[in-house]
Amino acid sequence: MVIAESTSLLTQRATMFKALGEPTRLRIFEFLCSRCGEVALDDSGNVRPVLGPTVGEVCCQATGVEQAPSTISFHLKELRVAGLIRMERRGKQMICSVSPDAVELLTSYFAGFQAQRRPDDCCY
Amino acid sequence: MVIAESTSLLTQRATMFKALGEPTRLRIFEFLCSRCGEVALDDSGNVRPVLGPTVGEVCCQATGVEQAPSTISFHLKELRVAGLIRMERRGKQMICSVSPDAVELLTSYFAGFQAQRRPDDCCY
DNA sequence: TTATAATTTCTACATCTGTCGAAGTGTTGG
DNA sequence: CCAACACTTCGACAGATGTAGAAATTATAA
Repeated sequence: MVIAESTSLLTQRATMFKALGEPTRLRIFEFLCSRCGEVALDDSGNVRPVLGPTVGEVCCQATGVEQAPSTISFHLKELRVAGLIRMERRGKQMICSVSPDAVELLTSYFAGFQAQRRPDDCCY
Repeated sequence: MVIAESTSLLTQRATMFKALGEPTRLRIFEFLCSRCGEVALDDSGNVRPVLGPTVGEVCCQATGVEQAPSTISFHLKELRVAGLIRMERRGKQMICSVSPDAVELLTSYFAGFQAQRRPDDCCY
């Protein structure tokens, strides 16, 4: 059913925007984006992609204000449920990274509106 | 001061996302985007840009569920304060339209992340 | 196994948000 | 002027949200 499908897609987008609509979460998201694609030299001197930050690192670095680990965990879950980030266990820690699919979805979402509007001003 | 500036920019973005993070408001925003750039023939048969929808039209068409005018007014204000839409009085009515600047800002925001990530998967 | 570390879940609570009806504001027409 | 119209603001309220500390979970190390 088309209506149901488009409704759920709208809900999905709303969930994403809602997740990004909280300053702490947006800071976390941007922090993860900035850490995405970094490289470093491994023991053999070869270039390797840097592993994403752990929850603890997000906790320390991404939030200007000190916030409790449980609070950061709450926000990370919101971002995860919204499909904006991924998390993967690495021993005792959890590694965080942005979801490329989500970034691509949002990019094309706004690019679509960008394309359909008139070059000059809008509507009047 | 760079920190203060970037903080306020982050807050500005968060406000935008927060505004879009509510299903009714997102529906309104997408409705206004879809009505942006429409043209019609005027009395002389010339092509003219269509005026944006009025608040009443948004109320009737953009929301699947019936919602009180005061509720729609509340949501329109949120979108307006976030800088996502504009409103202009036209006699008794208010004409709504999306803000091209906002759409452009958000487009380039995500396109920036898109550009900086690696073509393959992210972080591991 | 026990202890420790990293993170999550639970619980509680103050604050924020979405909603509507009623009252108020600005505009046009008679 | 007054009445009708389109919309906004106000007041109230149920429900959602962000927060932190305590308890639980998961994984390594001793």
